Amino acid sequence: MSSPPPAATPPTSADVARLAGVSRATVSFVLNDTAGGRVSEQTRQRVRAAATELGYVPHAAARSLRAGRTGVVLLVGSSAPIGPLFSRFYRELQSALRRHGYTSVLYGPSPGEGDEPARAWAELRPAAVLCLEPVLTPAGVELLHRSGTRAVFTLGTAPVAGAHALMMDQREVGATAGAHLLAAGRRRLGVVVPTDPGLDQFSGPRLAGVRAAAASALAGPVHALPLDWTEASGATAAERCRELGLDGVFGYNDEYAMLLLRSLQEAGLDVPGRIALVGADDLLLGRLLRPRLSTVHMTLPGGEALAALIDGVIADPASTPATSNLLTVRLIPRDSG
Amino acid sequence: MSSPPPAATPPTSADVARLAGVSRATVSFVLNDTAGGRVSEQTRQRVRAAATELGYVPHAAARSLRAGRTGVVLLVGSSAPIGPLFSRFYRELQSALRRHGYTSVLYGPSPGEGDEPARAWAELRPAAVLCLEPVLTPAGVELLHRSGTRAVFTLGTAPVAGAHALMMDQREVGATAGAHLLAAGRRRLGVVVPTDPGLDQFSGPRLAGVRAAAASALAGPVHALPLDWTEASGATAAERCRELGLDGVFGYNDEYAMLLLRSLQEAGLDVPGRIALVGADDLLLGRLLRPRLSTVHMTLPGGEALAALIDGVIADPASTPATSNLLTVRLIPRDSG
DNA sequence: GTGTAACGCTTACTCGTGTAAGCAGCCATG
DNA sequence: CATGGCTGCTTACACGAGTAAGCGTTACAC
Repeated sequence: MSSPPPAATPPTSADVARLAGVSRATVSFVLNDTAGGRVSEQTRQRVRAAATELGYVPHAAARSLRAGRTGVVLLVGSSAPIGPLFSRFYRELQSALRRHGYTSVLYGPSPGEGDEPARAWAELRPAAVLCLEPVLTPAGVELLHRSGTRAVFTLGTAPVAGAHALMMDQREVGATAGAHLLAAGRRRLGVVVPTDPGLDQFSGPRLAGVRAAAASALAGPVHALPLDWTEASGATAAERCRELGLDGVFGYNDEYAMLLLRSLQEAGLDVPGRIALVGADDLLLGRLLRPRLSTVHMTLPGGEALAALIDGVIADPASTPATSNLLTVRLIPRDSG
Repeated sequence: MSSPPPAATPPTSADVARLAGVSRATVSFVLNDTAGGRVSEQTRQRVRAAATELGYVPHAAARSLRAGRTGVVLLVGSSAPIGPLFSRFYRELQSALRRHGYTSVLYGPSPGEGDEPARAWAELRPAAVLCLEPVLTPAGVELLHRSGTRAVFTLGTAPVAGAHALMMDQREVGATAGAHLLAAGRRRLGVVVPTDPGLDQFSGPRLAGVRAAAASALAGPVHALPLDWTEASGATAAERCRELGLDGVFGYNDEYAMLLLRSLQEAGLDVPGRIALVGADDLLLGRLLRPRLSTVHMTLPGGEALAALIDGVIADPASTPATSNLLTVRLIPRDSG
């Protein structure tokens, strides 16, 4: 193009200083509005002009090396095919962190064992780590803290020693659905358990929640209904419902419930006449079904609130790790059970 | 705990050197297996022991400052409520980049105007930028290149001068659906246009694609059917279909199509008898409807392939920007039209 | 015995930035 | 006229790591 040879090396503040005829320190003072150095208006303008002329952009790594802090918040996980509720929350969180001056860095599922993932994360010297998968060990938390991470959070899974726990208690989801089915007089319960490995951390606790509800109502055993995300698997599950004589099923979520609903209908099992079915997530899609799908509605706090919490802990890391519950659930009865 | 005072400052390679009784250079040679320096086995072990004892973790910022490269791939965008197809692709891409040794950094929608977003991105000195939203200007690309970014890609949107374009031609999606409806003899066509602002970049081209197909088939005007993600809006859209006398509708995607399908049925408009309906995404959910939803199936390359491409351009930035098409589409006829 | 090569490690500089401390020049005050 | 303070800028060091070049010791060959 019209530009000089593609600028083998990007311009530095030294280049700006040279062009403006001042020292590098002055450049830094001007571009950061530092109160310490008093610079005449005339010089400021020369520096700014030089900076824009060269297309100067500060080097974040150098800056944070000098500063000793990074403003990076590391988000670990998100490998699961999560629902719209959670992915919206996740996006909101990222935006909110940006507004607080942090940069979100994503790490997919980490390969190593034990401390190894934590070690990789620590290389970035993040201000905070927010771990969405159950891969964090107490030793890992310790390692992060020793390498300067000011806040470590786990999200959704069991608490880990030394880390703040943001619980999204999935047992509660199952318990709510189970209680509803039991209150409607259903006694032979089943629970859909997706085989997708990324969903283990949700499906296990949801099943446990239903079982807890059944136990306290002195109902019989609660059957797990494994389900792939295929029509064939749905048919199998429906057949299993018939064999077991189930009269109430928690469908894991609205989508899986929808798959099972269709399969039950194909198998001639009336919903809710013969089997009551409850989903979760309160998707619009569930309202479009016939019968309309009863569901467990979940509410998460706004991403902004969580970002503020993280910011607070970063500012004052001395605070002792707390466990807080993010998820509030309530059942929305419709026509399916 | 048992650890010393919470380590005001994380251990550096100098601390390791001190503990092992060697110079800092030796530590670096040992921990990086650098061929340049030959170190006795005995010393290597002392260094390694010291490093693990202190819980030493290298400082990524310092390292990349020295190296002049960062291994960061910046992903810009993802603010839209994207479908499962794309979000799976996105996760795969992140994993694949990790396997290639890169770190994904997410930037949400950027606030500024003109060059401003690009300037913020450039601070990280990313090896590559992959921009998923139409916010990149040619000047922004230039700025990124001048600040050392070796590869700039746009994904899904229109090409930008100087950047590699990975097209996901949404017009093609609309054109395929439109051609199918026209081939089935439908002549008064409508297209669902979600009002969600994040979906503009998809819905516009899809509508245009249907219009192009209609034009080349000499059919009449194609009507846009704005649709919120609510049942009320669905009812309105169905009413509009009746008023306009439409006989074929492209539902934007399977989910919106599903909403419209229900609304049409409630309004007594038979599908496909009176109105043919086509979705997109080939979700399992569409197969569960009655009538089964015809749909536009889309295929994206594996995330691994794209990661390899990005890696290649980073290795050889001299290659001239190319435009390549990621998306292949085909229509899957089922029962809805 | 001396030259030379290999070994094993250290010294010293570099990356780009922030900032404390210092240093001229000017004005005012005693 | 000397002292002191203010203004406006510079000098110098630090952050944590990588690495080319250097340097002392030992070993071997001639």
